[in-house]
Formats: sequence, C-alpha cells, structure tokens
Amino acid sequence: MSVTIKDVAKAAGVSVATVSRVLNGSANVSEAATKAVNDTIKALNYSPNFLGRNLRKCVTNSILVIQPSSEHSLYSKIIAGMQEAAAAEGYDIITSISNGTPEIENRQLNMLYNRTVDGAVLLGTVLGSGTINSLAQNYHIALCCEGCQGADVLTVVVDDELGGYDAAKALIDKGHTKIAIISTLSDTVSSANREKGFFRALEQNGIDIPEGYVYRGDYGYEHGRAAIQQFMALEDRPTAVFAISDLLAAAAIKEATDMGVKIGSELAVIGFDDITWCERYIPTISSIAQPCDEMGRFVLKKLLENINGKADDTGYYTMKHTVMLRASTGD
Amino acid sequence: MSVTIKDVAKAAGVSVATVSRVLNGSANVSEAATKAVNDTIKALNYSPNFLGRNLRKCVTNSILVIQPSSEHSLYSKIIAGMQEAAAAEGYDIITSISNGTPEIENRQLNMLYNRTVDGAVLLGTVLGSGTINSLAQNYHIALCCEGCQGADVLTVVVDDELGGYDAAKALIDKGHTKIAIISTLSDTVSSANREKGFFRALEQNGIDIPEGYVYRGDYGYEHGRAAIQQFMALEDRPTAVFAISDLLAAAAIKEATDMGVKIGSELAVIGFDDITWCERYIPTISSIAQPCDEMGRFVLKKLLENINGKADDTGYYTMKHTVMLRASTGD
DNA sequence: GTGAAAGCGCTAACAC
DNA sequence: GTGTTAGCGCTTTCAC
Repeated sequence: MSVTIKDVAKAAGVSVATVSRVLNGSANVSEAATKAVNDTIKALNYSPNFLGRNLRKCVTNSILVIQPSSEHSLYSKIIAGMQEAAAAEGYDIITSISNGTPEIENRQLNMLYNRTVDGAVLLGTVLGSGTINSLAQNYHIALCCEGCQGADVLTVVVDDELGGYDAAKALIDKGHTKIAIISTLSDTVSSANREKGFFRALEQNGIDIPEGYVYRGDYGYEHGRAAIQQFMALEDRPTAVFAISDLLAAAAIKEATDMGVKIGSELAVIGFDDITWCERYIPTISSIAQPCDEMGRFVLKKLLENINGKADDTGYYTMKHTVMLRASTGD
Repeated sequence: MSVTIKDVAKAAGVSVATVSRVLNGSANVSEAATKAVNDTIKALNYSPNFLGRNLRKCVTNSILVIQPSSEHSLYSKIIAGMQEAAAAEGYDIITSISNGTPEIENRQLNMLYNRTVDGAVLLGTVLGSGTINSLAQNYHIALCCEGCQGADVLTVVVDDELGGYDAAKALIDKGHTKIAIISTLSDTVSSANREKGFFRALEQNGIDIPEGYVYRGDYGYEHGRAAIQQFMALEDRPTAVFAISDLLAAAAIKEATDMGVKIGSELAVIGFDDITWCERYIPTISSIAQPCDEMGRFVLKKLLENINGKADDTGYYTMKHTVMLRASTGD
C-alpha cells in the first residue's frame, strides 16, 4: 500500500538499517549514503509509519490532555502553554473532552492503557483520589487547574486560597463591608479554597457575613442569576459580590442589570479565572487571573521529566495569580 | 515491562490466537476458553497494546480534528457532534489547535502521514486548495465550517449566503433601511457568502448602502469597535448592523454602549454563528445559528463512510441555519 | 560505515 | 474449536 522503509532502502541501494540511521540522525553514516537516502525519501515521498516506530520504541511522543469542556478559555490558554513546552521536546499534545463526567474521562484514559499516549494531564478532573492514585502507579499523569484531595500526583494549580483572599481584599479596599459570595455545593478543592480565602479576608477585617450573603449552587450560568435574586430580595442588600468563577460573575451582572441595579456603583462584582470574555463584557469584569501559560508550560515540563526518568516528582505546586480590576468593581 | 497477550495466553493455558479471538469477539471460541481468558485478563489487569494491533491492522480508529482555536463555542459544539458519531462506530476523536496558522496546521497533518490517525476533519482551515487537494489524494480528509474554493473534498458548511440574507431580512423586517455591515478583508468563502447574501437581501428590497456603511477589517474584537466608530461618525448613521461573526457583533455592541448608543432601540445588531455568549451578553445578541451538532455528526458519518470504503464522497453539503432573535435587535 | 536479523505486540491465514 | 506461524514497519544489537 504505502511506501515503507524497505522501499526506500531498495531504491537508495542501502540497507533498512542505514535508512533508519539517517531518519534518526544517527552519527555513523557516510555523507554519500545520507544524501542517497534523503534524495530517495523525497523522491518517493516517504514518511515513516509511527505505528512501527512507536511499537518498537515503546513510546509515542504524545501526551493526552483531558478537559471537561473545550469552551473555557482558561483551559485553552493553559493548553497553549502545554503545547509550547511539548513542542520544545518533540512531543505532541492531543486533547479530548470529558464533559465533566467520570465515565467519559475514564474512557479517555484508555489511551493510557493501550499505550496510545505516554502520559496524561487532567484538567479539572472529576475523578476521585482512589482512581487517580492507582492510575499514577502504572502511568505518568499530572493534574492541573483542579487538585484532588488525597491524590499523590504531580499537581499544578493557582493559589486559590490567596486568590479568594485577594478578591475579597479588593472589594474591601474599595470600601465595601456588605460582601456576598456566589460559591458552589460541589466539593472541589479549588472552590473550597477560594471560599476559604474569601472568608479569611473578611474575618481579618472584622467584617461578618450574614447567612443570606452566601449562595451555593453549581457552576451553571443560571446559578449566578439565582444568587442575585437571593441577594436582592434581602432587606439589607450586599454592595459587593465575589463569584468563584467568571461565568457566575457574568450571570450575576446580567441578572442585576436586568433588575436595574447599576453594576460598579450600586453593586461591585469580581469573578475568578479571568476568561477572555471578562474584557468583552458590559461592563468589563474584574477578576483573579490565573497564570495560564506559565501553568501549562510548567506542568508539561515536569510531566516530561517524570516520563523521561529524569525525576519522579509528585509535588503540589501553586502558582501566583494577578488581580485584574475592571469596570464591574467601579472606578 | 507490561503484560502482553503472550502472558495472558500462557496464564490462561491457551494460545495467543485464542486470546486474540476473545479480545476481538470472534465467533469460534468455546465458552470455557472464553471464560478462562477473560478471567486471566482481569487477574493480570491486561489491556491490549494498540500499537501492536494498529500496526497489524493498518488502522488506528481515530480521527484528527484540527481547529484554529479552542475558544470558539461553535467549534466545541461541532466537535461534540463529531464525537457522538465517532463513538457510535468505535472511533476516537483527537483534536489539536492550529492558531489559524498554516505552518501549525501543516505540522499537525503529520499525524496523517505517519499513520497516527485514519483521517482528519479541518475546521476553518487556512490551507489553500492546492495543499488540500494533494492531501486528499492520499488521505481521507473533510472540511467543516469553512469551505475552500477549488478544493475537491468532502465539505460540510452552513448555508452562509442564505444566512447572510436572512440576517439582513430580519433587520429589514424590523423596518430598518439604514443597514451597515461589519465584514472582513480576508477572502474566506464563508464571509464572502455571508456578505453576498446580505447584499442580495438589500438589493431585493430596494435598499442601497452608502460606502460608509461597509466596514472590512479582520476577525479581531477591536475591529467590531472600530466599525462602530466609523458608522457613528457618519452624518447619516445606520440604525442597524449585521456583523459576520458574533465576536464582531459583541464588540460593536460594547463600543456603541460605551458611546451611549442604546442597543435595540437606537441601533439593532445581529451577528452570525450563535456562540454561547450570545445569550449571556448584555443585551443578549441576535444571531444566525449554525446547526452545529448536526454538522458534526454528518461530516463524521460521511468521512467514516469514505474511510471504510463504503463511499467516495467529495460532496459539498450546506446545512440549514436558524435565525435567533434576541434583545440586540429590539423587541 | 554498513548490513543481517531479531523482535516490539498483535492479528489472521492456514492447518488440524 | 484451537494452535502455529508469518508478518505489519520499524529500531537496534551484533558482526563485519
């Protein structure tokens, strides 16, 4: 069917071994042979079949990245960083989308079992520590964006606690004392930590938070709207809101705007992640920016070190965020 | 290193052929043998190495999808449809991001050359017809979202011309006669067709369009803003705008809002694609919705038919859009 | 500097 | 119903 290394060898008048050597840039090949091989490769339009190569070498030079959704610019930016670091070492990144369901995520991990990839990075995984730890025993994996309590694997996340703290601090610095939070019922480490930081800042500043100022739903857009309905129905309305994700912040802004509440002056809103739409929204949304590019590059570099046996790092790394103040928190 | 089919055969007391038969659900295996094999597979925690299988069978059961960006919900939705159709036939989808640059797109096509995938779908490709046609001679590929003039390959797109027509028609039906367009200088088939449909609707309704009502830049957000600046500086301002993408529509809305122009009443805006943020934006954005899921399923089904030799379809298919009217075009 | 040959893990004739 | 074996395309040891 297609042209193989044998065809090249025959046409070039050398052995397959020599062709292979040229292909892999091996030292001991005469200049004449190298030229002959390269010429016939071009002439026959040959490209090596990686299935053969990979089978032989027991590596694939590709890394699987599983993301819950492909619509989240946070993930996109992190993956861009990964691609950069991967390319630098001759690796390919291939991505797949789990929809945030453990079944699909598990199915996609098959690529690890069947040796189609050399390792995997799980973005915002929904798997439990048991699964992850047993996985890590046989394969090279890393977590990014979302840690997993009790998982003993390479993990790279933003400092969620400090981010939550700084979000609250930004609101406090603007003079707010009636500060609400839109969080989630899910027990992800990231949201728990963002919450924790938020409450720490409030406590540290002697601000207490009435029960009605806390809304917990899930990550869906409707919950941002529902939160605002709850807050605005209170006798003593909050003047500022921290949403643990930008999507929830956008939803909150939308709902408040629809209710005639003026964002910025009457109600300050700050989100988390700094997704692309923050600066496109009306008004632009203040947020806590994750160092996406850096996180992506870092986790991939570390993972490749593990894969190549240069390290065996199961460290938990937190990276520094940036506070982005925009119109949604007023001038 | 890892457990192979041989190990399973030995442990189960059968030949590798029998194990392979069980693995592939082949008929002629006794119940006893099947049980023995399945038990040892479980006991040894065996999973087949696909590199071996794929090399032998000369197939990988995976399809590459190249997208310009992973931040565009249009692509995400289409890929979701593809994944559905692929899974139904036992295929995996793997995606990669080209950043809309031919160099990266070309590099990613290596997976086709080196037999890592059985075929590829190019979303919004930036490659020329020459490249695509020669590619199609040796590999199974399809285009989706964005056609390519002169490319003789399976193509699935929305009916851009009719979409542009209907967008203009929606504005005309609202009583507008001063209608501007934000388009692009790039020569993509999709934007050309959207424009064409737009002008056809205007002409058909006896509306002519002053030079200043046409803005052409690129797909970037800033261009939506620049367009509004151009329009609002005119003596005779337009009362409605068609933007050939939702991003440009959002930018236009943002700029107009910043200028104090009331969207909906003073200026109607309609976009194209119906990305997720259309219904989250303030105001919500009217748009022309592509039938993403259907397009994804369809193109993949067709591609797999080509791959499996059931067809050799290089057809150009256009799918029907839906007009979504929201707040940005007024009540 | 080069070639012969073994073998990576698997499937599919083919023989029984 | 089951086993033996060739071979997919490649790399790499081992001779020379």
